[in-house]
Amino acid sequence: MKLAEARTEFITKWGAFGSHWGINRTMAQVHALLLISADPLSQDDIMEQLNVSRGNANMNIRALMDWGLVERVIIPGERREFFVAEKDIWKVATQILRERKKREFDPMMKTVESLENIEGDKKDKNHKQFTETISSIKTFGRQADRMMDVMVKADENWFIGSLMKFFK
Amino acid sequence: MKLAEARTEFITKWGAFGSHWGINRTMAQVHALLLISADPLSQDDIMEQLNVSRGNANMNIRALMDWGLVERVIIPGERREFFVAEKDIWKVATQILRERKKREFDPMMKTVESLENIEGDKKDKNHKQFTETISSIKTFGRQADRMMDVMVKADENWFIGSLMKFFK
DNA sequence: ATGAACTTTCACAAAGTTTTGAAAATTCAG
DNA sequence: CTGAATTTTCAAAACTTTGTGAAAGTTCAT
Repeated sequence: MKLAEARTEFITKWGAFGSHWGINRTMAQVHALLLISADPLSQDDIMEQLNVSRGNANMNIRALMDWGLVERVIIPGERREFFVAEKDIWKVATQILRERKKREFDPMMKTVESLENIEGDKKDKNHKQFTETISSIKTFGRQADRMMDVMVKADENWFIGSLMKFFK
Repeated sequence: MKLAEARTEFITKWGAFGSHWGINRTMAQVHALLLISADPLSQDDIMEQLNVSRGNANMNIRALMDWGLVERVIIPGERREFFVAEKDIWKVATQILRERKKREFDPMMKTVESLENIEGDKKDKNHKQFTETISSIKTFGRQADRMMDVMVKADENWFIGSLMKFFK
């Protein structure tokens, strides 16, 4: 397989994969393109290589910077802005975990906590089921929370190394 | 806060949360409703409590069964089918992990593996960057794969217990 | 075998999301 | 300053996903 072909395939598949992960298709494709590009790319490079409009490219580059997956670099003598992706996959994964925890998980846990104490007949079976469900989600959430923290703070070798030895 | 109110809030929020997780809004709402219901519910109960159409309810109950999160139960003397959700949150989480791994992660890794060997000038910097990216995704993927396997196979107390002691 | 009860399907409608491209805003060299 | 290069915004269009409800299909007690 030729490089050009392989690059296209990777970009397409990473795009589809990303769309399952709270990252939209174009955003994931821009990310894929930057991951496999040795040099920083300008917005026009990205538009051209992915065949997307100016607005779309701009929006998604911005979103990738918000997620902390892409950085702006300044090339001396160049007026335009260039972009590079973080290439260390462990960092990419923990960064995504961190963001999604903040955006989705933490708010959900806040809601769950706010639903812990409800009035009414504690003998009613639906009342009982409700409080049991809420409290088990809360317990599970606390554990997941700690686990995510550990992962996000650990560096790759320490974390995976220890975990794998442990679970061998 | 009253039970009815709290139930509605929980269903709404779980619905929004689920939609970030490859589970659509109605599907997550049906799941939420079943999680907090002490008794099995019929399709009509679900339609009524969530204000959704027959077709929609049917489709999403079916999808939840596909995901292994909901089961059909037969109530003696009743013609209709009833449904219950798995209430153990750890089982719910590992089941979702298992399904998403199968549907999204495994195919992505297969693609990555197929892109490992490409022709061309190994000195070209984009060629080099491409193979490096692919190989680091592959390495990361193998580790993630083993980790998911351990989680999915472990039972809650063993897994969380050990992990937490370990990382204390 | 019949038909009432119940479940499934599917074409179309509604809702939601993403993309476009042109116009407005900003930046910067001269 | 000025104006060319570049970036940002945003309303409308295209596309995608989800939901509806009526009709078709199935099941089962009689």
